[in-house]
Amino acid sequence: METLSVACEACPVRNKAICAALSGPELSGLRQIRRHQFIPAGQTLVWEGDDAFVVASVTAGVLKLTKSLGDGKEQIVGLAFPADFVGRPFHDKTMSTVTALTDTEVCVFRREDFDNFAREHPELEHKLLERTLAELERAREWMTRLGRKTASEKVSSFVLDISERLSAETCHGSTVLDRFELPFGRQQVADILGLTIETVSRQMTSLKRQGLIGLSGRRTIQILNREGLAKAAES
Amino acid sequence: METLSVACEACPVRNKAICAALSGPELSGLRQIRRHQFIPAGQTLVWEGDDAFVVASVTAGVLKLTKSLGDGKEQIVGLAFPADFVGRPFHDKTMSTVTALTDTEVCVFRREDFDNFAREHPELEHKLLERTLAELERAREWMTRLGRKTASEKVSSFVLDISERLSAETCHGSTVLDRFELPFGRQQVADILGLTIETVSRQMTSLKRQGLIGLSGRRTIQILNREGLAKAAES
DNA sequence: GCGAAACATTGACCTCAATCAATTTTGACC
DNA sequence: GGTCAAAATTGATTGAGGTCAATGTTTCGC
Repeated sequence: METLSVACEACPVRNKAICAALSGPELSGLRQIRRHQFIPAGQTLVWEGDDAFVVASVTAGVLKLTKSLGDGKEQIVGLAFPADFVGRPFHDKTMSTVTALTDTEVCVFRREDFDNFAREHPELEHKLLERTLAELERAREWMTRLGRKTASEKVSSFVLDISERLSAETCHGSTVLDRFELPFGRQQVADILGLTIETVSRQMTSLKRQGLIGLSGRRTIQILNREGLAKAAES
Repeated sequence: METLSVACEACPVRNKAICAALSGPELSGLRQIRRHQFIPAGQTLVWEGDDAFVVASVTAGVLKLTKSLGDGKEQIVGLAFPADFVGRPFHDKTMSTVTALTDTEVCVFRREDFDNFAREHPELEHKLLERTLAELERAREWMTRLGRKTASEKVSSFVLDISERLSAETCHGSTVLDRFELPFGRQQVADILGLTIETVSRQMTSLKRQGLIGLSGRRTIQILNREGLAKAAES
């Protein structure tokens, strides 16, 4: 629970996160209720079902949002990259667990403080609304993937999707990276796609054999034929 | 495209929809840009991929939000009941098709008009934000169902879920109905759960044989053992 | 570098749900 | 009530992906 003291002005997501809605005096109001915090990989920020004490804005790293079923199985229901917002304001229960996949830095707020502040700053709420609408859209896209795609289609579309999100993150402008490192292992890919680790592995190998992707090490993927991969992701 | 002229004051969802945030003069401002519209069952309000010209608040009936895959298959990614909001404000593309399942009445706004009005009425945006956050939560719940549940678990949890939403709709307060009529046929249940129509049918029959539910006619379901059904929905 | 543990891949087999193919039921209309 | 088309059910079979088990690879601590 190390608290860092980074100035908002120097924040890597200053212009993308919801706080971009604020300037000058308003920003320092927000700063007074936030706590900049480092979360090491693997550590959990909030637990499913707990009272929702905090919300947060991600400034570095990647987190996963999960829901667990009765048995041991879990489903990843969302990923949070830098500038994304996690937690549910204006509501007292957290319905998913938030865990750092990589070493992560977040701007944490007591939920109550955040709620009060947000109610007084419509511009902030507006940013949050836009972000939430976008996230809802993404969740629905994800639903079609889970509901109607084959294992091979799931893995193909996942590789494309994650390449885009990682590229956006690393701020290479609109350039989409063709070679990147996954911020998670096979089991987590499986939990994202609603598959088993073995099936993910088999499909990855299959895409590699088809010459669509290259694999090196555990977590590095190279897209060799983006168009072909897009085709594999749809039909 | 029949335009009805119902006063907001008499609106059945006056106190639940986003317009509950407004009163008096503000409400009449909103009324000037809305169009109350009847949509017969089966008709589509907006098409996936189209420019998003309209957003709407549902006042009666049920709509589905769908996404279609490359082949004929479609996935239902959301349902909209009275007081729910459909469409994506502040964004110029609609990413899912909205279709009436039953005869429906909606309060339609030109998206641009709505956007402008909302920006000037933080209370309205706040209501919309809360609603969107709730919908996101629901979508994520739905994702776990799609990703990690067996056919039998899917159907059981679906029956429970829909009984709750229909009960809320019919305004029996907190009473959850044990006998209700589905607003859709088997194919649509299949599209919600990411299954085939045959599998849905078999699972329904199975739940009936286990004495958990009763079926009469095509669309009427009676929950005979809610607790047992909840158990079937989880393990 | 070496060894161990965690992670990933591969193979053999099995199961659940999809597919293909008839019936049967339902409800709308005459 | 009888007729018909649409919808739902039921049955037989297939196949994609899960499960179980063994092997291979990477990474990390020493």
